[in-house]
Amino acid sequence: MVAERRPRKDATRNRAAVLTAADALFAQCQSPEDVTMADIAAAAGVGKGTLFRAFGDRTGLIRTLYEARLEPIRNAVEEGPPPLGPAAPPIQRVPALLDAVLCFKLDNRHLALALEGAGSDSPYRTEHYERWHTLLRDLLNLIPGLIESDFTAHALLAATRADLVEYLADEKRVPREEMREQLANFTATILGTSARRGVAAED
Amino acid sequence: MVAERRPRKDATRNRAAVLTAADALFAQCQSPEDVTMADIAAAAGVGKGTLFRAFGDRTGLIRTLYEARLEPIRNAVEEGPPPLGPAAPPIQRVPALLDAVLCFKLDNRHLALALEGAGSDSPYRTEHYERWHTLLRDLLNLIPGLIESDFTAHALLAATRADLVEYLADEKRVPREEMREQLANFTATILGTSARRGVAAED
DNA sequence: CGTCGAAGCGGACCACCGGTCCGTATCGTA
DNA sequence: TACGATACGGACCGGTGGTCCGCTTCGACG
Repeated sequence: MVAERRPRKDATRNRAAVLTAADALFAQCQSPEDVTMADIAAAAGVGKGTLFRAFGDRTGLIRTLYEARLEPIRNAVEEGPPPLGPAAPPIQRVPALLDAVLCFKLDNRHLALALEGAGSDSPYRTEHYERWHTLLRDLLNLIPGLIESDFTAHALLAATRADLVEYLADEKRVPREEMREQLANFTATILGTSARRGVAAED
Repeated sequence: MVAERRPRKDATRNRAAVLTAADALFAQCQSPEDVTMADIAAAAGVGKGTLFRAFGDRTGLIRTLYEARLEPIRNAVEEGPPPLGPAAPPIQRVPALLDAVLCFKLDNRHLALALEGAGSDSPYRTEHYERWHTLLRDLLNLIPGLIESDFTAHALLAATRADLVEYLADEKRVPREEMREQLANFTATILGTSARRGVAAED
């Protein structure tokens, strides 16, 4: 009945400090695992208790960070201009969407890695995966000639898994643009817009 | 110079006991994380030290188990009859291979999950992933009209990731046969052997 | 079969991590 | 200024992977 009580000033300040510190730490370290909660608390200049009260647990913190970073893209997808936005025809929007996801994972490897490899929780049982998947599936459904959009959507998203992206970028030294093009071609093949075989696909 | 000294009898016996016990425990429990090393040692009737001397660390144990289970399939692929074996034409062998991988992951969810989600170590920097990937890539290269076999091979394998498979099977209740067919159709689309669009693809 | 060095054993022990708890400090309001 | 509610922080806890070392067992050799 009563309105939500506004949080205290120091609480919000600390919350922001923690997010900033955590972001920096994750960006610096190789493996997300060697950033401990204590490290983050120390870097933010707060106690560990504060950390857990603000975000619940480790996963909560990481997810908050992740979704903050994701928000611009989410906006661009939900209400931005084509080819990402809703006005774009599916045949263009699907590749644009996957490209956006890929770029996001490239730019935020550490976070994505931390979230997807967060031990116990499957990356699939998260709200934002559900969102991406549903959107993608619905778009695929609008493209004539495609079947099993549900599984296809999963498979396409699987091609942008954070650890795969990290492996290709860091270990195999695949340049960013090359990777984007490979994913684009892969997507095109599935959508039937591929130029392979040298026949059809034009005019 | 000297030949490798053969391990003592009790050592090999214990090693086997540990593998058996670990296999059983992983099969029983939901999440691989709630099988601890101490649990395994206790179930096998040995001390924890034995466990670590035999396998190095947790990942080593799991990998040993995993590869033991994988061996039949590996054999079938390397020297078995078509469509899995080397005699099969690539256009048939690729789908057969992916189907085999999928079935393996379905049958050994717990192990695959334990290995792929083994925290620090990327599932991509393992020897057996390299094997699967190389084989698949080379096969794709033999199929005319396909480009970027390297990335495509990664993407196809990503569609059989253990956590995705587990999610679809356990959470979404997708029946085994349905999943196999979905993957088969997905593969067919990429290989250009798909029947979608109702045109071509026959005769 | 008895001896004896070495390989193997086991479980107490360690470092460390995520997460909790509660006495204390701070905020915001009257 | 006074005071209740809110938030703070770091000592503390349970539990995990991994180590260590005194003791046991193996098996080769005489």
